[in-house]
Amino acid sequence: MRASRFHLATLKETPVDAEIISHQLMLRAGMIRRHAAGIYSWLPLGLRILRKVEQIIREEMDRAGALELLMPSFQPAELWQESGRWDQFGPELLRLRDRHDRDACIGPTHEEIVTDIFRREVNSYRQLPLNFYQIQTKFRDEIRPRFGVMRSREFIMKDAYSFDIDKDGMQRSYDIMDQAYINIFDRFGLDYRAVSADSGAIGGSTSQEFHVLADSGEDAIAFSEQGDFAANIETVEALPPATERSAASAEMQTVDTPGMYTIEDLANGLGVSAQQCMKTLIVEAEDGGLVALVLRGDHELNALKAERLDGVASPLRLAQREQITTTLGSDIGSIGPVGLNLKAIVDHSAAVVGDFVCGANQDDKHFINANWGRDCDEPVTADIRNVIDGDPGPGGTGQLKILRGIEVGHIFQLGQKYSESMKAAVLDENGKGVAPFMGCYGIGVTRVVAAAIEQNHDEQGIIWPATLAPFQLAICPINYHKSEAVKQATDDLYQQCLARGLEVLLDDRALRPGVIFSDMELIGIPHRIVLSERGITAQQFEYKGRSDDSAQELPLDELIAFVDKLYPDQCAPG
RNA sequence: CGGGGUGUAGCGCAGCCUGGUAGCGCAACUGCUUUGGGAGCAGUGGGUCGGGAGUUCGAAUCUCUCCACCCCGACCA
Repeated sequence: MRASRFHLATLKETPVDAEIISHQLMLRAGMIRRHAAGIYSWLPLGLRILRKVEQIIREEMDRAGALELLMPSFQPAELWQESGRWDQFGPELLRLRDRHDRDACIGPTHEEIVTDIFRREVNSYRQLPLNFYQIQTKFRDEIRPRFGVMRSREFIMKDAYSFDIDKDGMQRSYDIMDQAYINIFDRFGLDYRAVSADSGAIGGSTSQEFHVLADSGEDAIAFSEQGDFAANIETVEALPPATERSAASAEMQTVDTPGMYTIEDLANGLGVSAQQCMKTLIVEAEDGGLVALVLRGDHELNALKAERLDGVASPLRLAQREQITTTLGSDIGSIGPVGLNLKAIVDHSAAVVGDFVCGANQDDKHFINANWGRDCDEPVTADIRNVIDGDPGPGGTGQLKILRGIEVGHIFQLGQKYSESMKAAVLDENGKGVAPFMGCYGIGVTRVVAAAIEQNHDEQGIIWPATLAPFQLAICPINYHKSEAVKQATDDLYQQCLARGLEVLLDDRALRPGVIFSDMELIGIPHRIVLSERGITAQQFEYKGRSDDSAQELPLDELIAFVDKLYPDQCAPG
């Protein structure tokens, strides 16, 4: 590709509303453009990368025996009513009506459609196992789309659905997909982890997420430093502390704490540690009332654990501020378990703190030296917090380490949830109708692109892993339009690259070298060759890998051999 | 949906408080010079100042009202 004929749309300045680095670089490199909240076009450069991701996925899915098909975005409501999800799904499901007033939605996922296909097409256990997949546009009307393509409303997903006659078969299909995912993520060249996870709204039991590790990731993953345990933090049990509660050493006192509303304010204001403070969160109860959840100040609430507790509304909802002030008589920021007129559930580790600081249920006042059992009832305890760095691993052995990740893949065992509700049965060997066991397997294709950048960039721009790069090699002539020698050498190299099937970008724009270099670095092409009058005279060319510290000068007559070595598989002689 | 904020040229911004009909840098276009790390000079084009209403002789500026977008608020690929 000649740069002069390509739409290189790089931006020198960073658009202000791009928050994270991948979003900024995607805009600056001219990969994507935004039309509305969470709605993006992929420009030619971005699309090349997207296609690389898709192609790797496609090859590995095919290799794993899955069959590609294509399902519609527009989906009739009837199918969703059959599965029961028309009512279950929240406003994330974009619903609409056609001109005949028929209800429909834009598909956020395709269990209903694929199950409908299956029940029409497949009748016998002999046709199983079966795995259908597609790479297709999804729409989820997110409350708050952000981070560009990382969390957009319209996005591309690879979704696969397996069908088996029994549980063992489902497990086998799941294991095959697990391996296929490992192959896929290996080929992306990204640092990732497979972790066990909660299965969320899709339903089902066993489930595993694939996370690309990046500090900016929205998810926290807990690893065991010994052994191979890895799980999304939301699923990891926080073991009750082995230590006894520390004894009370002083009488409880009320102190004035004007303007101190957060644990941080309180800890700084009173000169105590966050561990010594109680964080009291008020959430909605199942019966419409309120429940208090009490945590140690340095811990965070785990919503999944909390919403499973008896009496707590599921999904978890924090109480409205108004309801708190009218029910409790004090504002958020001054609530505490002592003298609280509500059912309270206390985290195990909060229950062993003695002489703690907590809200006095009176605006701008807190208690110090409060103690469980003395100043209030013995606590009802439960595990309601997220684990933190250094917590004991599962079974109490080893320590947990927390890393941040971007969820780019998720595999589930669905069981018979959809096959039963939608009456998709096949005949087994006894001629009896059986609802097949399903699995579903997703990869956020567009998100993979953003995650790859999030993990691989520097001050100059993107550093693509070789398998995802939009071009494999950049040829940067200096004075292409002025020097006949440079033009000759460049065109010759370009033709040789094309003959080898290399994806090469020849920057033949009449620009100054600095501009060319900056652009090539910004868009992240892995290899760069510079040809100049000076070099040709000295019978040399210059090479620099995208993440190399400096360039090297090499003999010009070895140029083609050198290029062949960059991508040996593609350029093998013969 | 709640809280906070922002809308002025493709991008980044100033002007607004103290009304007088729009400016800077980058980008784009033309010409000349320049050519190994985002060049210089000269010139050109581009904005109903988010929309609407109001106040006023006069509104980017003041008021009201819509709209869009961004950030924070536990949600997924």
